[in-house]
Amino acid sequence: MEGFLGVRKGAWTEEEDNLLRQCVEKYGEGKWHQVPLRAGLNRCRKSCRLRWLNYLKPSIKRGGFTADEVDLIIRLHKLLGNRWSLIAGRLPGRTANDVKNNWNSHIHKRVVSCKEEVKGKAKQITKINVIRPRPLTFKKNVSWSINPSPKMVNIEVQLGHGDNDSNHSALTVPSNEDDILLWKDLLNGKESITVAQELKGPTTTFMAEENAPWTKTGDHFFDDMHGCWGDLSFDVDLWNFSNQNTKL
DNA sequence: AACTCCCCCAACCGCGAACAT
DNA sequence: CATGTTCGCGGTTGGGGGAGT
Repeated sequence: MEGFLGVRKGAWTEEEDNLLRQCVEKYGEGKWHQVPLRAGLNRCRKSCRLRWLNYLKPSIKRGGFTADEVDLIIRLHKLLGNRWSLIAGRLPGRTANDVKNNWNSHIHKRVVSCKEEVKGKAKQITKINVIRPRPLTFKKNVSWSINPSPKMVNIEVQLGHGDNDSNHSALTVPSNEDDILLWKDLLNGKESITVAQELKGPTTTFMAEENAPWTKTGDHFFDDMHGCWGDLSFDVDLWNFSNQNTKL
């Protein structure tokens, strides 16, 4: 089977597999546009990449999915939707294509029939609310106000996108139910939330209580002289946040 | 045995994101 | 910033082969 300009398509031969395997072993993974030439293959770069990632890569696990793997796929799909590469990333040795094929031909039918069993004759499948992990940081310039009694500081926290600096630490997953809801609001698109923190001493250091929805992040401090926070920034560990607090 | 149907999975395609110039 | 190139992902297709008749 030959395509435009004689580029081969369709099933791979053993000889082609060997050429591709030798090429990747010699030059490493990546730079796929160079692979057809380097390997001496009459295939397009996409075909080479796919063949390696889905079939030839030594770490790929062969054989049927175990019950544990199926269970994990169902849970992850509920959380992530059709984001096969993310799901496969949590299943060592399984490719996105494997997971997708398995879902479409086996698991999906099982899940649907289970739902129908549970819901009796209800045929409507509820829309999956997907929490999409994406890099988020909190803006440094938070607004704040101080209550004299009780001595509390209210801090407004805002989401930013991608303006990372190196002084972050991961956000501790909250255990308090109200805190979870509050932070979920933020992650679900709310522009800002307000949280309260007790003031500690004259030169206030912003400290986290145990199980608070954040951790102290390095050198941030309340600057009395300038009346502002020195450095206040957080990362949200979205994966663990979702994983631990989303009911599956 | 011959034929049809259907399932499974490897591979392709199109598109958006990321990167390079 | 604009444009071109490459990468990576998800949806879809099609052929091989097993099951059923």
